[in-house]
Amino acid sequence: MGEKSDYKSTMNLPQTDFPMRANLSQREPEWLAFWDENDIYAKSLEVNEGGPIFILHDGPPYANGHIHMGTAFNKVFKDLIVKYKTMRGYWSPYVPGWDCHGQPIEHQVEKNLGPEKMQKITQAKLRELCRDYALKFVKVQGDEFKRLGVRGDFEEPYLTLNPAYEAGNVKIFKQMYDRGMIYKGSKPIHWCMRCKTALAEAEIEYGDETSDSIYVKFWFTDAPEAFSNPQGKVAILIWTTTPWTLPANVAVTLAEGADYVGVRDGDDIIVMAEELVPQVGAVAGWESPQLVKVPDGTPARMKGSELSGLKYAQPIHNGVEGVVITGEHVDLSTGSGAVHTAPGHGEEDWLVGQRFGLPSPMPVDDHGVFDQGGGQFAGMHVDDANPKIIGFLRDAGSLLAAEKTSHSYPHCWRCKQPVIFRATEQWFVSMDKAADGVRPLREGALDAIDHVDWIPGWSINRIKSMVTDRPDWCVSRQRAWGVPIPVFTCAKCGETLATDESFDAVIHLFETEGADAWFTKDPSEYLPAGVTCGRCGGTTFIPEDDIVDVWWESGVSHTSVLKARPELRFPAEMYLEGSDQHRGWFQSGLLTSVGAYDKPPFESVLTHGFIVDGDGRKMSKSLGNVISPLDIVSKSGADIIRLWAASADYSQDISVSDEILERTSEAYRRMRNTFRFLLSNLYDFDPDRAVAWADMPEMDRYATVALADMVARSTKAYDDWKFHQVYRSVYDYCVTDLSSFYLDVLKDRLYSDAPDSLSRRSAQTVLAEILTALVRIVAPILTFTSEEIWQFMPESMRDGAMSVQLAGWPEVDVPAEEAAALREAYAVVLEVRDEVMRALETARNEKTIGKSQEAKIVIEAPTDMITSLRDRDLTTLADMFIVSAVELRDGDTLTARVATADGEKCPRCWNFRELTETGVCARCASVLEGRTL
RNA sequence: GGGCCCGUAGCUCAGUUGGUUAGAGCGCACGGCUGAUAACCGUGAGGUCGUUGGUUCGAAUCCAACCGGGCCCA
Repeated sequence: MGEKSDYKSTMNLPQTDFPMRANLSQREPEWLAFWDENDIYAKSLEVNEGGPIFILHDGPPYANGHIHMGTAFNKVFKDLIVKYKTMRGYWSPYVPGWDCHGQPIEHQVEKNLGPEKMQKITQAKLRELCRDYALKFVKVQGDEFKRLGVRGDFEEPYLTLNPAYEAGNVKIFKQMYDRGMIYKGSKPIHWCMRCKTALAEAEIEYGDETSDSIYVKFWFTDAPEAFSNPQGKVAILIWTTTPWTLPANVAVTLAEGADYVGVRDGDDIIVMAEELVPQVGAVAGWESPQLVKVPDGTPARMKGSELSGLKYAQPIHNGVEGVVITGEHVDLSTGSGAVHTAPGHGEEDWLVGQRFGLPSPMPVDDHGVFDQGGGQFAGMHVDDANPKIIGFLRDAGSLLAAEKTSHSYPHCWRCKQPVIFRATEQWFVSMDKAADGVRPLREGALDAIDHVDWIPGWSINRIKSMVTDRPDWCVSRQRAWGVPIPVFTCAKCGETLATDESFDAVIHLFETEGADAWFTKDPSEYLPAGVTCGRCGGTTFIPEDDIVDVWWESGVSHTSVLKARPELRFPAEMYLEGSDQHRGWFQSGLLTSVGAYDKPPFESVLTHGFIVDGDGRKMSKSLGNVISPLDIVSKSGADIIRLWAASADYSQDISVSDEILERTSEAYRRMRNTFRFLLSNLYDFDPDRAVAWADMPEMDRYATVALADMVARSTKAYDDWKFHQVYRSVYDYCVTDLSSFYLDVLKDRLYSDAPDSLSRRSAQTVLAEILTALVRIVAPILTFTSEEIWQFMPESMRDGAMSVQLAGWPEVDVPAEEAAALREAYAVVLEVRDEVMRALETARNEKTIGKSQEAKIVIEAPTDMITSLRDRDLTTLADMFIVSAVELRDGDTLTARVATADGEKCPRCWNFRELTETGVCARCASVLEGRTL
């Protein structure tokens, strides 16, 4: 305990209780409680009352299961933007929402119940269970989002199952119905004949099934010229594994560009794709297929497009004709290259049928039994009809070949039986038809797209091509858990009842009692008295069984939320979701908004990529590469997730891996330590004693310029939605500008100069400015840590803000001309400094010196450099290089030479100086003297 | 199979209208300090810019094909 420790006590060493180790997972909940107790969300609005408005409208996640990296990233991202906008002075409310209806919840509830209870349950009871299930996960996810630091109205989120929300669906339906955009049509869906129910894609299990595989000749009624055959008949050959769909056949689809040839079969000619002749020949038992030839001996060929429009005799129904068409879905690897097309029994068939305006006969009832449309097979179950139809074709001479084939086929998840595709009545939103004087939806939507800011820019291509190409929107679903299609059918004549007064009655019903009432009340209880059927005058009405597509439901949030809540408004400034939502919510919001109001619901749409693992692969249980945000929170803390989210370029896929998170944590610690250093050197700083710009040493002015530059860079990056550049800018600033240069150099002044000296106060003035600016810049990202820093800051530096979230945005003003000169001069100084560092390193390796203060540097440099250096005095240069002395000489190239320092090591400040008789250097002597006075 | 997008050091990112030996920070290796200390400072080694062709005096940058990956369709 000699002199050494005595001197130590005379120095201004850093002091702070701000912990070096963050211990985020334990401490973050304390800040959550702090924000909660002080209602910071409400205050974040109050503080900007009357200011500009920025509404980021939350897209509702599905209320099922826990959050994952994708939802965590999305919510953190939104929170970051809302908090930034708030700090910039915007009124920026955030109302989180949840998508509560739909098949996955219903499916899960049904599985939990089991088949027996499911049999007995009423629809009303089932809906109640679904509601409980959804609400449970709203709570779970809400807590998880809050734990990530997300700020918003979690007390009153919007839920698609709220009565007022449900009524919004009807408002839009009414509007679009009135404008002639909604119609009733039919479309094939998966149907289980045993359960007598429609099935969603997620309720289908694929498994191998053995089916009949038959090649059938469809006889042309007007033969193609290249294959004209006076001796016999001409047929187009089709292949199918579902003979029972032949009664519903209306067309044969060919590949437009493929070559079709005629094969002689006895007196007849069979037309098929040229490249499939060998395969078909093998099945049909042709030893060497004889092709129809042209005079020069080559096979006669016709393109699919040339055969298009020809007619053939429908194979089952006498006297009916089918037509040849072309489509992209024709597969030339199996079959005959000619696809039997029954729009009532297949999705692709239906789509191509729509395009060619074909009818969609569907002669099969709920039980899978043919009705009159099945012709001679009427009354027969489709399974029984299969062999009969094959026999019929054989007898008619139309069957070329029949065998059995095993292939992957869809099955019902409940009864495990094979399902069929079957067209049923559905409700559609028309993309291209509307009432007189109303702009068709596709046209209006495409126009609206051009008036929205899509970020990143390429995403406009994506949404545009999707809206351009999409078919009509089928909005009905055959499920229980959702909002009903709000129309009625006349019990007497089957006419649809959908009038303004019926819609208004439903809107009122939903608003007051919720959509559940649809299933428990009789229409006579809520429809206005005197409503009659427009066609037959009937007075009894049956409510529609189907519910609306959940995409419709979430889509109408612009009405049920933006228009309905007083703190929000329509349109929103921004929608922000993953790139899958071009097909989902962005589009359903756009279509329902343009359909009802001729306006998009958003001014800008920001899209981010998907979360993938370190190798760029999607996360999946089977790959075993899933990382849970909840694990990161409990291991490292939410601020690590937030920093990771900010550091990635979201315009492409975003990787997470242990290594990436480890790097992120290191960066976090680095920034945290920078803040700790700033705080610890301001323990005795009084802002009233701050030093004015003109009185500051030059280096402090330069440091202020560097701060101003960082603030400008970061602010621009925020405004450009480039958060990874904010991260970069802040991080590089902490490491390069501060830690390795300014702060390192400042230590001598801060620790050794007199506490209240101008030089020390000047340094502290800059440190305080850095601290108060930097903490605000990182606040939207490191929401917990910035709050912790804020609370450790002396009251006098907090500008009266109880939370950093309410502290506004930093402004650092520097005189432009002087700043430019300083940037230029310090570019040279720093370049020389690099050279000095290399020289010091060499000396260190030679054991000439240890710490840099033991060295004296002789710098040789070309004229322009040396001039710039000479504008600073030598002790300032020595300070900046952290050496004891600097000498400058003119030379050709930049070199730095190291010599051992003159003088002795001052026992107080450890610099090498001439020591005074007090045993310390002159500076320290005067400081010590000052202290005793 | 189609539409949109991505592929620069182990990691995260820069690379302006094509123009000298492709940059930064982290990590790593080595060293210093011991008054930011489970910190801090310094030096250094890492890249056939996914591959292959092409355009050009010149390509990470423009074009084509291919490979790998993602989202959405089929």
